[in-house]
Amino acid sequence: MSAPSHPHSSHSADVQDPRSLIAACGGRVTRTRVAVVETLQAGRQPLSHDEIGAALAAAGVAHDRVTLYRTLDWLVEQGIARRIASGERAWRFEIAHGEAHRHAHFHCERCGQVVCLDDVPASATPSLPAGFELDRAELVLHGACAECGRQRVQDSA
Amino acid sequence: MSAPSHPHSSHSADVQDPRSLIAACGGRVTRTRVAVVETLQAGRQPLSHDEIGAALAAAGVAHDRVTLYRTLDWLVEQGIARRIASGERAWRFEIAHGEAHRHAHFHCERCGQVVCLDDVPASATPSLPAGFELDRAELVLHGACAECGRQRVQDSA
DNA sequence: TCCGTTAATGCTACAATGTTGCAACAGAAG
DNA sequence: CTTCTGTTGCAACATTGTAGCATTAACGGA
Repeated sequence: MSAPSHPHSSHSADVQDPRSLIAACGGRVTRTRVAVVETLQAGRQPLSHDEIGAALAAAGVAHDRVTLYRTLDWLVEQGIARRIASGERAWRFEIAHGEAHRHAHFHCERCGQVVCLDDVPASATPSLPAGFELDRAELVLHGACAECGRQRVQDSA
Repeated sequence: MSAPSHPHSSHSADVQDPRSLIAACGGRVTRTRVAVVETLQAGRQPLSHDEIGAALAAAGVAHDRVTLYRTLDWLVEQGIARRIASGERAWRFEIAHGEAHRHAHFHCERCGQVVCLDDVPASATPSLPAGFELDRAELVLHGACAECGRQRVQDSA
């Protein structure tokens, strides 16, 4: 598949060695974990379980469905990956680039794709009712992406 | 029996007759639909399928699981209800109070409850990449609600 | 009030996504 | 190389949501 070289994208700017990332968390460096981190780093958008599984298979990394679930859970727990509720039923995952780099996401309701909006902060720290403690905010915009929007215009023409 | 047709009032002020709401959409007024709308109107927070089903059962309204799914889909389609991705796997539903009344939601990660933040607008209409068309925005804050936050303090004490 | 039409319902079966328990394997340290 | 234990793989299950189709009942008209 594609090489992780996208100089304009903030995503690929700080690609760290998966092995170091994993070892730094005190976890064992296994085939699956390395491959999943590499896949997430290479993907410029949040990926679903299915997509990650397909990437592993394509890379020749044998794996079980459950292992993938557990691997992703672990990566999220360690703060290496981040889990996103895309608006569909399945979770999507992306590499975490530090707290400062939280951003909103756009979900295309035609093609189902989710893209990162690196420039849009996830929240404006709104005021909460007394006693509520904010952990994190998730902002998801829904609509049609550029590709699908174009198709729609053509459809109605 | 006729309710005002274009409400712009606040949350508690515009509880409309479920039968009128349903009939106004050209749908048949059935037990299930009426009971679901009443349940949503009575609940001050977005409710899950399960919770709505339990409410129907408690009210003595027999229903099938599939019927409930279809009823809710229909209500969302008609703009009577709104579907919310709570951050868990299941959808939640609330009565729609007009476009102007869109608001953010808070998801408590301890008790799983979702509460409406009526004062927090769903989005500040952020700038999208060229060609993207925004349909709607969903802002979900995650953390601990007042009740659970209190418990946590007691836990560690 | 009764009747016919057809939107809604209820059932069964199925699909998609995620979880649990446990035996077997393999990464890392000695 | 051996040991210890974190990970994996498998099978079975749980939850959430859909599809197809025969039956029921809402509602307008006779």
